[in-house]
Amino acid sequence: MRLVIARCQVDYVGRLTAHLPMATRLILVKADGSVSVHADDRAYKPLNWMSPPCTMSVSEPDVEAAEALGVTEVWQVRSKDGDTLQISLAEVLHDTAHELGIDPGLQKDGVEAHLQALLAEHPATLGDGLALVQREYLTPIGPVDLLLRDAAGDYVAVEVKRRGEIDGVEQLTRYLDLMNRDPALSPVRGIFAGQQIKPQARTLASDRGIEWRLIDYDALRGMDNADERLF
Amino acid sequence: MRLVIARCQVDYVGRLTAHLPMATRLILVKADGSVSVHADDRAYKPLNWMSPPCTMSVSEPDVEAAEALGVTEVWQVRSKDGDTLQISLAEVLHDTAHELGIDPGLQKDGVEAHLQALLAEHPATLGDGLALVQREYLTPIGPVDLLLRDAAGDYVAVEVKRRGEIDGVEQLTRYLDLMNRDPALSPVRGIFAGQQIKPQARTLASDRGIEWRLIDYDALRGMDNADERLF
DNA sequence: CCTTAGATTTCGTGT
DNA sequence: ACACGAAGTCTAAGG
Repeated sequence: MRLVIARCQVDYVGRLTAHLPMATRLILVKADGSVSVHADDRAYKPLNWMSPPCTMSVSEPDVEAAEALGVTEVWQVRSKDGDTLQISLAEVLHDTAHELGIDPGLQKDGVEAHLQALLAEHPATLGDGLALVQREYLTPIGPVDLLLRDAAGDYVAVEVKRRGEIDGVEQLTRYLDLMNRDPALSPVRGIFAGQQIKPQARTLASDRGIEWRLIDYDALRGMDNADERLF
Repeated sequence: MRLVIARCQVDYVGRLTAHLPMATRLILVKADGSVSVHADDRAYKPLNWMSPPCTMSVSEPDVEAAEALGVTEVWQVRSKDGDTLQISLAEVLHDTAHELGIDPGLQKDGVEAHLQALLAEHPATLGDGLALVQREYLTPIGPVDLLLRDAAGDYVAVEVKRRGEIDGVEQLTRYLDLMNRDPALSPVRGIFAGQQIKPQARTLASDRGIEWRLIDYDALRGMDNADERLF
């Protein structure tokens, strides 16, 4: 990993064209070949970058750039599909490199998957008498998060989101349309479940006869812990 | 901007929980308060980070961490909604700080906006006899990118995407449903336009009687240049 | 302030 | 490889 602090000007031509006037910035060159140009804000997002795979070549500035802007060196970073990131360096204030080695990597504890698993274990949270038939029930247009059956024996398709938005309702609608065409399943009703559900999603769901349920993640986790203590 | 290269272990608790075992990484502390932890890959994406506003405090490690892992210093980064990023430093290989000042910022030349503008200027690209009525025609559920009228005087609603996917078709469908309820507009037909349109989006559009058109951005730009030369 | 739509989205995962 | 869904998405614009 190479860290360069320099006054520089940057020009990107690719999926868009962008220009950064001369200013002092951090240029980060990683072992994977990626190059990113950071200002002292915008959190972790660089002003400009090139994702790997890409190649970097260093060249002399043309006379004009050298005289007008004091450019001493030009980096050309080029990706496979022709995108280019050109960094014109005028004054290098810092330049170091470090061997980091490969990272053992990140261990994540997801939320949506966990939410789905918890609801699969406690389907009655979504309504009295509901019982699990299957998780990730496959339809031709994708998997339904949970397939349940109610006390009357009718099927219930459940879409689980951490944050329920309009797209999720559209998705569940498509599943329901399809499943209700299957005589072996019909009638199938829908439940849209989420930790949060946006107002528009609530309205659209209700308008389409789909129930929506707010899920209390912490309470569900609590039930889970209670179970663990019992056994 | 502070650059630290150190062996460290990281623990994040917030919208998810994540853990990074001890390894050598770059820690980037920006003037905006943000902290990000980078490995030597994953392009510009950090392994872990905290977005501003947040506060950092430095403390001594507990005896256990110091003895077992050689931790010499612990950074606690806390956001206002209770998320915490804890960085346990074991060996600091590099630590420098630089004043960068505020960045003049990025000048972008967008794509989708430009595409919409070009199509507004050359609506016949979408079909013979089509003429522009209005860009960003407002409906109660959002703006239709382009409202056109065909040779017969019927309205045509156009949704423009750089990459057309199923969501875009859903969006246009909602607009069309709504507009066709208005006797002053009905009948309104739809055109889904994009530089690329995914197969599923094509199928869904066709299934709903919505035409789809692939747009040649470069050719449109060429037409634009030709116009400029004429005047 | 909330909501929506776009992003050089990026990043997995499954087919 | 392509396609689709999720992201600690983030971010800017509009009501």
